[in-house]
Amino acid sequence: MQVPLYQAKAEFFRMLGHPVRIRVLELLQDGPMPVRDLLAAIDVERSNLSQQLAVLRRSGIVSAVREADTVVYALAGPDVADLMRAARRILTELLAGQRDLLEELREADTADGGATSGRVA
Amino acid sequence: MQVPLYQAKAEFFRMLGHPVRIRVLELLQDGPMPVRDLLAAIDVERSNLSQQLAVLRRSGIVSAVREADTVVYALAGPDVADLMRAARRILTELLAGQRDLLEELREADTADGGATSGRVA
DNA sequence: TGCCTATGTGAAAAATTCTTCAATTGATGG
DNA sequence: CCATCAATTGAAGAATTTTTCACATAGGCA
Repeated sequence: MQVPLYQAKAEFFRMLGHPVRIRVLELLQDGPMPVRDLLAAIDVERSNLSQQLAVLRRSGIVSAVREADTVVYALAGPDVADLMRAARRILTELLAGQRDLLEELREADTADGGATSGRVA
Repeated sequence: MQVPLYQAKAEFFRMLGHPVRIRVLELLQDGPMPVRDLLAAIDVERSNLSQQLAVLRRSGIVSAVREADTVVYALAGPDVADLMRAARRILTELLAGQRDLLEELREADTADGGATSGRVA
């Protein structure tokens, strides 16, 4: 095997790159939760949720345990919250940046303001 | 517009989910770098690198400035390092987990050890 | 101007990921 | 054993992303 580290990282981020999977991880930050509740909270087809849960399970970021007639999911480690926080910080910056850019564009009805960081050529 | 936050997050992570893009971000953590150097460091076709740089630029996580006849890229914000660190922490856990599991499987030639967290049904 | 190097772009083909549906497994109660 | 509820699986088609190639653009220099 021996996957280069940067590829493992890429796979890891790709595993996070889906709205439903993000929501699941966020919900699980408040503690373990049965599929039933995830399903109620997320607005996704049952079967689709299962598929996304399978992706999370395969990566090992969550674990699943059967309890009587339901299956309960939980985060496999505590560090996920850190990651989400770091991501939120950057994302906030990026979105703020976009907002600024948008305003510049709006103001730039007259006189032609240059690009801030976007396209290069 | 008004994209739900969890979708913005998913898009953000997806933007990170490519080996070349990861390497670029890692390289840029040591400071700005011209395309030429990225190209020398990464083992990717010139044109493919351009495409991946375009993805990063569009998201706003890097900026590009023309200097004489080369284009120099830089991280747009300082927080990227945090994110990478958080990701590395989790990833380390996950990979360690896989190694453990692998060992269990290897040992389990005799007597059938139960699943640790993997498949559920 | 015309050529050269460095980089970017558009578009088609190839590869991957998502969604959806039917069928399946597991546990529980009759 | 059968019916039922909860959840998962496999597979096909739809949608998205990656890769690649030919061509475009920018700057520097003869």
